[in-house]
Amino acid sequence: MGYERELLKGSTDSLLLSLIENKPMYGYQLIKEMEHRSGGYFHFGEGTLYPALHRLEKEGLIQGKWEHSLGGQERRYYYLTQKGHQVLVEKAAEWQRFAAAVNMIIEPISP
Amino acid sequence: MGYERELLKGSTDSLLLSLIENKPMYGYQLIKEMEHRSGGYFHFGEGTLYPALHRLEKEGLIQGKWEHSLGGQERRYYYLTQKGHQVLVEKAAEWQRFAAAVNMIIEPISP
DNA sequence: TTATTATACCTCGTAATACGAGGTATCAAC
DNA sequence: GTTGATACCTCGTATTACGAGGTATAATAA
Repeated sequence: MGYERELLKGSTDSLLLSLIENKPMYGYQLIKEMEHRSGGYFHFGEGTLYPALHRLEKEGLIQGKWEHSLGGQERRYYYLTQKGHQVLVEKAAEWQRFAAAVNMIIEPISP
Repeated sequence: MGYERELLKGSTDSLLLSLIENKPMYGYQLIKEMEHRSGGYFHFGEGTLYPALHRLEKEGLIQGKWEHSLGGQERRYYYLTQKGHQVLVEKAAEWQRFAAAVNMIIEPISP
């Protein structure tokens, strides 16, 4: 498949920020949650996810904290920052404009 | 801005194929038409458009023909091929699935 | 006449990024 | 004690949008 590989570009950040805003999560959890919330459509590879999280943290949109799980491995939980919230609002609005513009062209209302 | 630069990746082909299916067009015309049909949202740079057209032609989705305009410069008109039509149908469907999946995450119906 | 603007095509280099492949470590189940 | 799930990470490759640069024609303005 890989059908949506290029489509995904530009939406990854919005998707991750949205999930994290809803609830602070760690990487592995984000992959599962992304899959679940999209009805199985999205499956983020780890090679996509982790670099993306590091990028978002570097930009100050999320903040990671190592936390212990009961008798388990350490997990890095990510929290949305205030800046991250602002950027998400902008990105979500931009997504809506973009999607509307695409729909104007690929499925015009009046032929 | 350049806000939708990365968003555009993966949609360019669908957008171009859609316009060409509607009516065979030449490059410069596609830029203007894209802008018009999207309510001014999209503005394809020539560095984006021409390589994309060459790519689509190489893949056999469109076919270009040099045609004379009255007392003007030669224009390369692009026509959608049968294969191009098939691919467009698939890509348009994929776009709908993708957009639906994104919306499930960035604007969930039941919070 | 000359300069500018619009049309019309093209190429090259850069930047961004999704992803596969590879690597490490823990813990439960079989 | 080996497999599978969890949980993290990095590197190289491929793709592609775009700016900047280049060429040429025709109409309009100075």
